[in-house]
Amino acid sequence: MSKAEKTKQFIIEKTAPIFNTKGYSGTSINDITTATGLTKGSIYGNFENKDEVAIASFKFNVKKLHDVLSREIEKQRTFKEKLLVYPRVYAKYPSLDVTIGGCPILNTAIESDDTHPVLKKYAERTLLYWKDKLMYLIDQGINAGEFKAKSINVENTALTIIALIEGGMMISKLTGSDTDLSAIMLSLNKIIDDLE
Amino acid sequence: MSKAEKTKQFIIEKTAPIFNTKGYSGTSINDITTATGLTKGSIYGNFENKDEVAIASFKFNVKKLHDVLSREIEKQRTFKEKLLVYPRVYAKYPSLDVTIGGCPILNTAIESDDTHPVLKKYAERTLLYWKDKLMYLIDQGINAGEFKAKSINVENTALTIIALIEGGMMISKLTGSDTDLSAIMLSLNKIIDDLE
DNA sequence: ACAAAAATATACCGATTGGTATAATTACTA
DNA sequence: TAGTAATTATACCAATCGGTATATTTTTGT
Repeated sequence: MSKAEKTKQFIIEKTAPIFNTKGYSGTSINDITTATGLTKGSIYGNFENKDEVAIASFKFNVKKLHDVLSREIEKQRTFKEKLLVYPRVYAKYPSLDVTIGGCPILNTAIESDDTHPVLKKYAERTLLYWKDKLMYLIDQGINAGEFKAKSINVENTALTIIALIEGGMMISKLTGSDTDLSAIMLSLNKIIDDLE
Repeated sequence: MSKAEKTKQFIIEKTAPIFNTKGYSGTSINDITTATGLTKGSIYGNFENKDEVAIASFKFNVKKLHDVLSREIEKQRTFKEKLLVYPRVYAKYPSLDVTIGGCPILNTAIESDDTHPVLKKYAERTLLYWKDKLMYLIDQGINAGEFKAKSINVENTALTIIALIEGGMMISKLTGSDTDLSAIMLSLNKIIDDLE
């Protein structure tokens, strides 16, 4: 890894939490320089513009979250246990300090959907990837005979799981109550249980 | 209504959709003047500062949404029917043009939770008001003998309903698919059905 | 209709925005 | 180790930010 690539990575690590808390238009280049201790010249020497830093930061935050989840999912043997990783991990999200500032998909989606088509596209792609992964787990669970509930709508279930998690994240961040999120994750548990 | 109060209302009407789409830090005073056709002097003659316009806009958006919902809820006779208003109304939210830019609570919550404590407080208050209303409807439904499911956790159910709606709003705005939202509202229907 | 008061427009303020040209420095390779 | 290339720092740019003082216009009550 060359020096430039190292500082590039350093900039992303320091900047990613800022974009995730203050948002795209709320984060200034000055925020980036003070967080890294570098100067504008160094930032613009490694990135084309603010957009590129924001995109790299978004990817960094998503990867961090993805790593935690997929590592935990791999540990589980049954597909039901794999699905149950989501409510378990997200219930303790606030104390997990994976991505400071909440869910990057949610944050980026809300800010960019009417204003920043490029960031929106990245958020949308990540969401679709997540949905596909959930549908895969449900499908595999059905194939394995774990889920027997008649007339399971796989896509519908995947979307519902995501909606519950993201809605729960919003509520708990707004009220400052971790128990709100745990309560909602209890409902998610029930939905997964009902697949049997 | 005095002239000043009229223009004040006019400013809010024209500005509320902008704040709901571009967000607080994404909306400039210049956006407000061009949307209203007025000048800075007129804006600052009617409002103390940008914050006041944002707060008034938020209240306006919430009231508009609240009016649509409560008018529909009043029409229903049973408490189950009253609860079912939520999935029905939100399923066609995109074509409803109540609040352009999506749910004001969601938008304001996500942007302000780490950056703007005043706006955050307004969003939080609105959310708690909504939760209380849902809990009231569920409690009344239990008292009326409509909901008999054993061990209904009222607060938990109310939070789950909100999470599903808000998460669904985020997803459908991001993917641009109205059917995603309808699908999730189907799950909400089921949750309300299961209260029986 | 007129005078006082209120509302709106104009012109400006310093600070900050994203971005760039260039100089100084550091890292890499021969 | 010397020289070149890549990286970082400095100094600046025009544009825009939220906000204000003041002049002008328009309401409003008599």
